[in-house]
Amino acid sequence: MTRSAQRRRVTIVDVARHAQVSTTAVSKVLRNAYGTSPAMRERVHQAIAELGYRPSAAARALRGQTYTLGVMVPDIANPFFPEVLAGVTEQLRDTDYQVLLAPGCAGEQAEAKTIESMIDRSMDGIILIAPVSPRAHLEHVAGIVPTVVVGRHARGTIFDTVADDDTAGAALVVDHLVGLGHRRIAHIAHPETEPSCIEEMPNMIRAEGYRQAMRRHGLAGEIDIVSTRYTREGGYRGARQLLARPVRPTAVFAGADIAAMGALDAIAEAGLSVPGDISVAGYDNTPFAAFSQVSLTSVDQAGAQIGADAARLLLARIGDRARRSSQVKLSPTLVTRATTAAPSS
Amino acid sequence: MTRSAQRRRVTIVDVARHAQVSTTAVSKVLRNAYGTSPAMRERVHQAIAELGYRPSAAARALRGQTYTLGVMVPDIANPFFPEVLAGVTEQLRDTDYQVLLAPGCAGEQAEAKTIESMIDRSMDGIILIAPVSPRAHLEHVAGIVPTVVVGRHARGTIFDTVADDDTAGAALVVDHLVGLGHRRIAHIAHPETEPSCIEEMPNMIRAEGYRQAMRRHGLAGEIDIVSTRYTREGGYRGARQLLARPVRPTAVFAGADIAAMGALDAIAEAGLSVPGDISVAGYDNTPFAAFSQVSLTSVDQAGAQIGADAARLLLARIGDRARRSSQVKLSPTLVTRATTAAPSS
DNA sequence: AGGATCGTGGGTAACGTTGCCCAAATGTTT
DNA sequence: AAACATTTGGGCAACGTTACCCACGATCCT
Repeated sequence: MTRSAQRRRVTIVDVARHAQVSTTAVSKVLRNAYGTSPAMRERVHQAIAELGYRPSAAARALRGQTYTLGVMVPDIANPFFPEVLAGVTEQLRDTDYQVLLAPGCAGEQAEAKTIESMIDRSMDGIILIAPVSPRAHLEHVAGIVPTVVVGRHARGTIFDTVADDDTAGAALVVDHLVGLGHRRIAHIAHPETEPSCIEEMPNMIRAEGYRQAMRRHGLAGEIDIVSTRYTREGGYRGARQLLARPVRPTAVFAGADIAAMGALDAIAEAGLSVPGDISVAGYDNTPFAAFSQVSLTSVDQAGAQIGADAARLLLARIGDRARRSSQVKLSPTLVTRATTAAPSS
Repeated sequence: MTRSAQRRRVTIVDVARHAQVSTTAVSKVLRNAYGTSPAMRERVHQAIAELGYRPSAAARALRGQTYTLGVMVPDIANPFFPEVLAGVTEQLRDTDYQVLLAPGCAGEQAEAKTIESMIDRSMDGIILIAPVSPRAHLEHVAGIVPTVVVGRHARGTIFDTVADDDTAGAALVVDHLVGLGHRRIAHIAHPETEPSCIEEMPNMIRAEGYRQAMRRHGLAGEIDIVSTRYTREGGYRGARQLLARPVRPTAVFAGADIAAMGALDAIAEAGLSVPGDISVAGYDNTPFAAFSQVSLTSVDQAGAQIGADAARLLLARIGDRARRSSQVKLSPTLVTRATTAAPSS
């Protein structure tokens, strides 16, 4: 077995010789294709087991499938994404597909490079989580490889989408805070540089949903948005700006939990208490929002469900590339915790 | 450009025809191999640019390299691993290599399957973070593909390792707590089922380091270990057990921050205060330990540095597979925060 | 009984790239 | 001027797998 280190890998030819059949026959058995008798299948399977054969993904890729699906995640440090990923892998557990993650895609250019590299590796399908590329580029990519886009409110002609109803999510937060008696409710947003994406990005829609909800409550005059980033650092900077206002907001709605955490840092640093001096709400309901020391009010968008749906759609599209594109839209729910309460003043 | 959807991908043959040279010539230019004149290089590069050619990783894989490196992470929800990963990608930023992550490897069997799939995809090298496979299996894998193992205290004959000095790390925590006046210091550990790994796994070494340090302080009688898991759930269960002791410990040293978070949950649930009633320390110094609402005393093991070293070693091994194996051992430091203080009683 | 149909298995040619070899042209030495 | 080294470029055969075809024997229908 483990003799003399390096040995040429066992190939389909070896299996064929060992089972005394043709390579074609082995290939057919491997793919459960038509034209194999039970007896032959048995022999081939035995030979495979005895030799410890494993198909070369490289060779397969050159001919057709790779049985590999790629998932692009924009920021692996954001604890929301592991949840989505868990949904994806769970959904694919009993398939032949292997999921590979392409990390670190900050910005449109890096993202394009990452997507290219997944295409170069001829993955059978890709899931793009919260991509920042213009829609035309997404369409282009989807023309090359089956694609599911998570978190973009766009109707792709050839790609499927899974997204949360961010307008409703933002409204949930504002309604909740207004219900508690807040009026000066500020929002920490994530800006969008690419003009063609503005209406599609969740961050922009959350901001717009916030505006709408504020107006609906007759609080148009209180609308106050700081645009930083959906990162811990961004939340920190955003909160610092808000705390420096002549009249401080009584509540902060951060567009993402990770930004809310930064905001909580800034508030603690300023010597203020939550929710005594200021209420804070986030978005994503990440595991850390549920954490006892944090107990952050947040919007739950069922990350695992999103991931599972994305995987399901991707398999469907791989099965039929001409399939009509579908858009799954999930409804968020509000999870009320300890960081929001009635304003003191 | 974006005409009529699907088109056959541009290959090296198309480039060769367009540049009026042979495919061999194009291949040489692509790999900056010997035997190309500046004039030819220029022409080929121009043709590549005009046609938008990208090499097929699949075809390359069949011949040799894939320019792909695989990283296996055991638990993507643990915020320590993104840091290691950041170190890896940063180190590889200016190389031709693409990093792909293989997620979700709970348990030895799933891990083996994941590693196999990376080998099947003929990755040029792999980094295994905190693998649980027996050493013999790691050696076997390393015989097939260049491998760097992170977090195992094993001297591989053909794989390199990067690890933190976990004995020292555990001692830092115990020394700190003893210095504050604690005596009843308990430890939450992660068990090891595979006997051949017991001496190599960081979790076991942290536990042993804890024991040694306790004995050194004359506290052998106070040694108290609960063995659950390095997860939030594991920390929670571990702390529940400890809080049910007839005589409660005054301090808990969790072997990982993620477990410490679970412990904090359990302590909060029991209506106890930290550090008033009980001190808590973790390990890894994840971003969430630094978070204001948590402010967890923790051992910093420089995740990014670990990742960068692993990537560096991997490149070196890919360059020379016969290279002597090297072991990098990093020294941890203690970051003292608000969850540890002198015991009240 | 003769022809059509079916089930079973194999032969072959790609897929796109690169390593090895060789040929021609050019430059350098005796 | 002849022999030799060097540069520059190309031909060819793999790498391991699968899609497409075809051949053979057995079974079925009229």
